[in-house]
Amino acid sequence: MAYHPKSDFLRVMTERGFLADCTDYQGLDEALIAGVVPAYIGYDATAKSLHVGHLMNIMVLRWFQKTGGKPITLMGGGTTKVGDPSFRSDERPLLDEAAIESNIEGMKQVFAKLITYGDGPTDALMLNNAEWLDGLNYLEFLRDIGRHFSVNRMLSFESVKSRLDREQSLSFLEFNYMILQAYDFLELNRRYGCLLQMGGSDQWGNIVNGIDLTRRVLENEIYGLTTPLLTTSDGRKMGKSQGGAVWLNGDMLSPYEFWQFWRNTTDADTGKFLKLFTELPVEECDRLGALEGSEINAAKVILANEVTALLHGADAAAAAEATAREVFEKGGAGDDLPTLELSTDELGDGISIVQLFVRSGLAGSGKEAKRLIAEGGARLNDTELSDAGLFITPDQLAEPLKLSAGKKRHALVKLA
RNA sequence: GGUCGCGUAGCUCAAUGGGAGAGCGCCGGAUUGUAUAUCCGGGUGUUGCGGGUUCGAGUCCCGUCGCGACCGCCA
Repeated sequence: MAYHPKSDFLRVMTERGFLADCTDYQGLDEALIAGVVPAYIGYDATAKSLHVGHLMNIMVLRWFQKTGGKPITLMGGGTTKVGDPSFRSDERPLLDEAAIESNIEGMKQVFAKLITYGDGPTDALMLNNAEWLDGLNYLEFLRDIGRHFSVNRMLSFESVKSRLDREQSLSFLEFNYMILQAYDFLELNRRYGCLLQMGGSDQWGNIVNGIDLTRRVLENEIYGLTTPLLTTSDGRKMGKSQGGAVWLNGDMLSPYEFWQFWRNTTDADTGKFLKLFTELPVEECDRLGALEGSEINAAKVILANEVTALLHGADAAAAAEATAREVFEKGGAGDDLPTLELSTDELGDGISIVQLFVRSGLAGSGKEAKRLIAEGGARLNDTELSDAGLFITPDQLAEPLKLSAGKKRHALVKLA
């Protein structure tokens, strides 16, 4: 890019690798210099926690706030009520109002840790598009907004085209989704003076729609900026760990397991992730990412510590690291391992080892636990298990037991 | 509302009324550095659900749910 940004925000975005595309790089740069710019990112309320895939965008908002912008986190309370039909697994009930509310509450926990909300000029706003979508009048909406959308053009969008090409049904509901999102941007501009929408590069089309709509209806010039779709260097989608999503809420994924996810980053991604997910100086990130061989493990520990500290606090990060050292370097057990606590009542006369693996989350089913034992991947206090029928009696639990599935996954079992 | 088609592993899909399978993913082991790559091992399943026919049903029949296509109603 020939143009050199003058604003701190765009400079950071460019330096750290956040920038995929921008509708008007220079125009946005000048707007950012001229004053406090409100910018938003939208989030669907389909799950009760955000996952790692969302983290990059939240980091963008964090940088945006640090460099003098006003972030807006827009919860899709209204659009989720309609339901995003693109994930059409058979018996997924449409989310009701209560479920959406509780999902939004769950997500707020994460935002509050990374972004400062309040009433000050650069304090962030938490909004919900139900605020303007719930009360929409259908005829008015069609007349004022619908007339600006060309169906011919909408049909040319890749998201729509691929569905039609495969002769899959596309409901009118889903067809309207992009219009509602464009309308969000318009309302945010009208109500809050929002000048910028950011999002993953898959949102480019939707963002541009919002910009066009706002130009036509309000004659305001606003901007869009997208971040690259994050994949690991071997081309796989990022964000899975041990078969589950990497949630950002501590009650859905413990800080220790979150820490492990980052600790296990591929060599080639370490430098990139340091720049995207930590706030260490760029030069430091480059230096750490360039380490080779076993030395780069130190960089991965720093990465894990920094990201975990941002999200769960420095204490949680330190505890996770201490446990990791204890478990992997000394072969012991740390306090921070996932722990299954059993009451004397639950335990009764004892419990089978298979049940313990299932209850502790190391195996998804009894069958899986038995297979694990048969393959020699299951260990009790670091001794390989051979007998799937092993029964643990209460007095064996006087001291906490350490269960292991494979080399990396461990859990403690103790009496409550 | 009617007619037809589809529903099998996490995903994409196979399987004359006769042994539930493949690729990818996933899990374990070796090698290693708690990473990649490589090698070895593991099929991970309520065949949407409920009945029936049959010695035997993923397969045939009835019902039901979900998805889709076409037709009708409306325009």
